[in-house]
Amino acid sequence: MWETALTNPPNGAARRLAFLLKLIGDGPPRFALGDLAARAGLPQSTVHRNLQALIEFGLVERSGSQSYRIGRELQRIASRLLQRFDLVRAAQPLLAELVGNWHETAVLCTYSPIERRVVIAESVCTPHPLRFAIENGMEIGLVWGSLGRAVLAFLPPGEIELVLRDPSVGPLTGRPRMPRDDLLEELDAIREQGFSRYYEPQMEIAGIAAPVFGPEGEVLGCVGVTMPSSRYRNHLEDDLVDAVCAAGRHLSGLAAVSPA
Amino acid sequence: MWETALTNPPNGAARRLAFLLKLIGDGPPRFALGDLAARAGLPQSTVHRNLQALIEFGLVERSGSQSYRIGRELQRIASRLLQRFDLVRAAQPLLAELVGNWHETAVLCTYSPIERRVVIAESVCTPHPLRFAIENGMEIGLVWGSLGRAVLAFLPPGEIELVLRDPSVGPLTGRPRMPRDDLLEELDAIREQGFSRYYEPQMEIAGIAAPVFGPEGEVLGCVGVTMPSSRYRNHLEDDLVDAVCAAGRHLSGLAAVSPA
DNA sequence: GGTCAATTTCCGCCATATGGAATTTTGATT
DNA sequence: AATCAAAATTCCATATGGCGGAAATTGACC
Repeated sequence: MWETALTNPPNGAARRLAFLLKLIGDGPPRFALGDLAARAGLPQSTVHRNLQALIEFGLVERSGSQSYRIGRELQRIASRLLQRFDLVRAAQPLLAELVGNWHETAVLCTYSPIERRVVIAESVCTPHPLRFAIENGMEIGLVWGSLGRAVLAFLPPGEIELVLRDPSVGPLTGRPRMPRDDLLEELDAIREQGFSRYYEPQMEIAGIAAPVFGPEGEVLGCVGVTMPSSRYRNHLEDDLVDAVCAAGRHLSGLAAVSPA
Repeated sequence: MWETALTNPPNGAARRLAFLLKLIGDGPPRFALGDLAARAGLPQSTVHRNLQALIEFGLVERSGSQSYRIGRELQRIASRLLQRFDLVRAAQPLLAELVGNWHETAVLCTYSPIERRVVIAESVCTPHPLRFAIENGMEIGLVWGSLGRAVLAFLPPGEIELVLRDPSVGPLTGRPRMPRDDLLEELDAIREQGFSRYYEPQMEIAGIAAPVFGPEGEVLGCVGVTMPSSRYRNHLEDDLVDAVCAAGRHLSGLAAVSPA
């Protein structure tokens, strides 16, 4: 699962350190030099040298003779950062409330601006037996569905452009890609209304999602509710929209205040 | 508060990046280039160049024209790390329970192996009006008190040695430093018993603390209960010791399992 | 004790980090 | 608008320190 190096490693000591640190943070809690070198696509001696630097600052520690682990300093910094504001923790009661009121799966997604990916950070499942298999860490396409578009619409124009040009964001469902102009119009509507809705009876999935903003207006992710489209029409659409939007605004508000 | 550069900045791009990243993580959520350069004790052009590397990987982002902020990638990694195991969060119910049962202030401390410092990560105050002013982030001396010694005793021998040699860990209270051999003996006893007790009637503070270990036996910090020594004798000592030790073992157990 | 795989050290080459100075951008003030 | 001071950014000559292949070492597993 954590084997191949997808991207070419950067050059320069500083860039490589940042690159390795992210690889380590996204990887398993313990790892061997060889594994990391393979994942990074770098020679072992290079990775070894950089690990020495990370160890010197406590960001990585040795764990036994042939493995490394995430260091206590990194844990400390992570803890400090999330003490200011932890989106996932803040969202949990809101997701629970959405499920409690509407009995449909509620999801929090976070956006990674570097990878330009949206992933599921937390979810609370509907009690209905018919539901989608949702798992934390699952990637959500930026151009399909309510969750992806709730994020995409509020990215800076340049970033939207890059996403649309990216050939890798293709039609996952085998469907032809929506014409570019139609999508741009759709995104305008989402910006205007402040939320995204995805409901086409012939598609099996429907949902409503609202963006979550950070203190400077940057998109942190989105909250939303998803369901099989067969159940969508059972709900009072306006009330559901209001509930989701309120959750999004609430989280944005918390994010704006917390970082002091 | 965040102004002076205490330590000399390291040389080499990799080391400097790690150094800066820690400075950023420990600093305010937004900062200016000049501030960071001053805190780092490095020329602005150097810091600027390194910030470019961090920005490229999303660990830092621009926030307006004259300030930077912590990046969403760093937040993401922090969130990922703490999702595996968040010591502070795991400790909260235990601290509450200790206070509920004993009505004395319960504290969680974390240990930073690089700075060789113990700081208060979380605390729940006693309902008694007579109590110590305790604040998150406060530093605890390693050689004085139950909390510091509960950590110190379980560090690797070499690390203990370094702490004892460190002239900066002096007698904070103005008291003469305990003779080295007496302290080593005390630490032996703490290791033997699995907890530390600090109660000398002539001192004003008393407490009991137990270490918290990570998955490989490294010391993460300690949990403890502190009180004015005047109240210490009101308690059933053995039961209090058992409660604190149970909390320490419980947290160590959680830490051992979670990181899979 | 032997074997193999993984880590760590070594070293000559040269890419790139370095920081002072120059230039540009910003935003405060009138 | 125009002006100015302060902050950020770019530039550049220098040489430090990063680079990775290969050799030496260590540790794991039989």
